[in-house]
Amino acid sequence: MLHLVAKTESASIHSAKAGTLETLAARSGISAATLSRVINHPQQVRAPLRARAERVLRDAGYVAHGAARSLASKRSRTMGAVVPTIDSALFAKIVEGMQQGIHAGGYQLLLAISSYDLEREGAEVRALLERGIDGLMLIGSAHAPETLSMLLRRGVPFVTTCHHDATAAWPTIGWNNERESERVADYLLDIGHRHFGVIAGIGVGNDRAADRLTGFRRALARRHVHLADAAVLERAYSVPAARRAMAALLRLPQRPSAVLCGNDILAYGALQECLWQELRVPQDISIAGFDNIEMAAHCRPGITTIDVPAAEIGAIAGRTLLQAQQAAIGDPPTHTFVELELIVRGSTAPPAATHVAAKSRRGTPAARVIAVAP
Amino acid sequence: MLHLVAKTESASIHSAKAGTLETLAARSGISAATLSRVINHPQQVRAPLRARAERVLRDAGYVAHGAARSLASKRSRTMGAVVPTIDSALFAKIVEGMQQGIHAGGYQLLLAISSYDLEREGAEVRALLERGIDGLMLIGSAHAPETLSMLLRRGVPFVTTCHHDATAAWPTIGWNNERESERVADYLLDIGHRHFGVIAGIGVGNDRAADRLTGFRRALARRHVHLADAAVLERAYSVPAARRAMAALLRLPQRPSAVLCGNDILAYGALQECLWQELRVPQDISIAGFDNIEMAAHCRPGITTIDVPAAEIGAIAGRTLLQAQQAAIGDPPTHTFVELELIVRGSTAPPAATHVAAKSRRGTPAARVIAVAP
DNA sequence: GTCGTTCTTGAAAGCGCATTCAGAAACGAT
DNA sequence: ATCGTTTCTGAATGCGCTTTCAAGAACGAC
Repeated sequence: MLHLVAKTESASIHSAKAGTLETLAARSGISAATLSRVINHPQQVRAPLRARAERVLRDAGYVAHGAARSLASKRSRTMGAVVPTIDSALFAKIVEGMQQGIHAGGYQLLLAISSYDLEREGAEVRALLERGIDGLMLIGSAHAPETLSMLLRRGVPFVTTCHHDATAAWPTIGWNNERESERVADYLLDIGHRHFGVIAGIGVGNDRAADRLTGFRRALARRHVHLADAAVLERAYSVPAARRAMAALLRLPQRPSAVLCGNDILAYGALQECLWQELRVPQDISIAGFDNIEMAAHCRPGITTIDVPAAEIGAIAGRTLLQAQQAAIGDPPTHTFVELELIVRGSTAPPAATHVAAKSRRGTPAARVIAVAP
Repeated sequence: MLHLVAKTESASIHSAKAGTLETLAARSGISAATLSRVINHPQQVRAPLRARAERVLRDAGYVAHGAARSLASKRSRTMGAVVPTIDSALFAKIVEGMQQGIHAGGYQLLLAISSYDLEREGAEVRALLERGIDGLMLIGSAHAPETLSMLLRRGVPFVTTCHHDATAAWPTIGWNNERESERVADYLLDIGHRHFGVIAGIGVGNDRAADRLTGFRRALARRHVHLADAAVLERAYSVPAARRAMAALLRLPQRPSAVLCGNDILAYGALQECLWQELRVPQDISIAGFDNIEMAAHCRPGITTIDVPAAEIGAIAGRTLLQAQQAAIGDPPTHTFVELELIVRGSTAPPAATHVAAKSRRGTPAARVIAVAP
C-alpha cells in the first residue's frame, strides 16, 4: 500500500499541470476548441486529427473540469433524488434503480434525504437546484407548494414516483395507493374477515401512508364493516413501533382477526409480535403488508402483500428524466401507470371458525391474485 | 394541484430574469461583488448595505449557480460516496449517516454504486472526480490501484470505511474484520462447538468478506478444529442464496452444530432455511452473523452478531472529510478505530449433548459479550 | 486551372461567480 | 480642519470549458 502511494505521488509530479484543455492545447499544438470537440462532438473532427487528439487526451490522463463544463454547456450531467429515507428497502431499491437508469446517459446521482419532512425536502430541493441538477425525482404527491413552484420556475424537469396522478403537469410514475390498499382489504374481506385492525404509516407529510389508510377504510366501509378508532394506529415505519402497535391491537376487547399494515416493515413487526406472543399466524390472526420487500418473502410465514417493482420504478424515473433532457418544455408529461400485484402468502387465511360463525361468507376470492406461496 | 401550477407559472414569468448576480446588481444598484460578499463573507459588508443586499437577494428568490461558484471558488460543496450497493441495510445506513454528517457543512452527497465491481468502482470514482467532489468515501480496502492513484494525484481527500489500516496514507474508519469474526468464532468455540459450517460473502473484490472468512478460519485453526472445504461456502449476500447454502450444509455427512455467516443477511437466510426444515435454532444448530442489521434483532430467534454502528461510521466519514477541507495536505491521516460489540441472541447456544459428548468443554464464554437478548 | 461549396479548424467570446485591486468613504488623531 | 489609517465597495479579471464565428483547407464541377 505504502509502495503504491509513493508511486502515485511521483506520478502526480509528473502530470502536475496535466489539468486544462488550454494546457494540452499549448503542449500538443491542437487547439482547445478542437480538443473540446473531440470530447463532445467527435464526428465534427476529421479522423486523423481526432485520433491524435484522443491520444493526447488519453496520455495526459485528462479529466474534464465538471464545473467549467456545466457553466459553459448549461448542463451538469447530474440528476437529483430526494427520498424520505434510504434506510428502507423500498427507497433504497428505487434509488439504486434510478442510479442504474441514468448511468447509461453518463449521468451521476445527487442524493438527498428528507426524513419525511416536507420543509426539509424543500431545502434539499433548493440545494440540489443550486448544484444545477438536470432533473429530479421526488417521492409521492405531498410537497410544499414552494418546492413545486421553485421547480416549475427554474424549469428543471422532475418526476414524482410511488403515486399516480394523470392530471399532474409533470410525469408521475406509480400507482393508486388508495386503490391498491383497497384491494388488500377486499381480499381479506373476501376470505371472510370482519374484524380488522390497522397499523398505518404516519400520514402527515406522507401521501402514500395517508392514501393507503384511506383505501383500507373505504374498502371496509363499502362492505359495512365497522372499524373502531382504537383499532387504527399510525406508527413510524419501524419494527419495534409495529410490534408495540400490534401488542396494543391484541389487547383490544374485540381482537381483530386480520391486521392491515401500511407497509411490510409494519407487517413484519406485527407478525413478530404475534409470534413472540405465541399466536399462530394465520390461524389466529391474518396480517397483510404492502411493498413486497425481500423480507416479506423470506420470513415465516411469508407476508401477504402488494408487490412494488421498486428498482424498475427508479429506472423508469431515470429514463423519463433522461428523455426530458431532449424534450421541448411544454410537451405534455408522460404518466407511467405501474401495475401492482397482490401476492398471497402464508400470513393470511380465512378467519378461525369462531370469528366467522355469526357472519355469512360472501364473495369470492380476489380475482387479481397473482402468486400463491406457502 | 392544477391551480398551483398555474400560479407558479405566472410567477416564473415574473422572475424570469431573476437569474444572475449581475442582473440583480444592475437592478438594485448594489454591485455584484458586494452581493457575492454578502453571500460568502457577510462580515465584510457593513450592516446597512448588507441588510439591503439580503433583501434584494431574498426578494428575487436568488439561487446561486453552483457551477459558476465551483469554477470561481474551486470548491463544489459536494462529497462523493461509492458503495457496493445501497440495497443493504448496512450501506444504506452508512450513506444516510454520511449525508447527515456533511449536511451540517452545507455539503451535498453524490452517490455512486459499484455493484461489488472494482473496475466499475474506478469508473464511478472518475466520474465523481470529474464532477469536482471535494471529498470521497469508499468502502473497504480493496480498490483498483488506478482508483487510488487517481485520487492521490488529484489531491482529493478521501476516506475508506469498514476496515482499519493504521498504515494507510488516508483516513480509515472501521475495525479489523479478521479479528472481529475471530471473536464470533471464539465465542462459539467457547460454548462448546466443534463442528462448523461457514457461509461467507464472496471474497473477490470484497476485502471485508475475505477478511471475515480468514478470521473464522484462523480462530478454528488456533483451536485445532478442522474445517472441511465442503463446509465453507461463498455466496452473494442474498437470502435465497443463503438458504440454498444452508441446505447444502445440512446435507453434509457431518452436520455442523454451528454455522458462521459473513453477515446478517446470510445468517438470516441460513436461519430461515433451518426453520423451514423444522430444525430448532439454537437447540439443533447455532447460527451467527455480522453487522447487526435491524432484522437480526427482530427475527425469531434473534441472531447473534457483531454490532456495527453504521450510521455513526457514515457520520464520522462525513465529518472527517469536512475537516480535510481545512486541513493542509500532508497532514497525517487520522484513523478512527471503531469498537464493535458482540451481541448474543437466541440463535446461538451450546451444542446439543450428542455433539459435545466426545469433546471436553474448555474455556469460558467470551469476555466482551455486551448484550444478551432472548 | 478557376470558382463556388462544403468541411475543418482555431481564435475569441462568454457562461456566473469569487476575488483581487485600487479608489472611495469613514474614522481617529492631531 | 487636516492628514494618515482602516474599512468598504465596485470594476475588472479569470476559473476551464463550450460554442459561435470567420478564416482557411479541401473538394467538385466546369
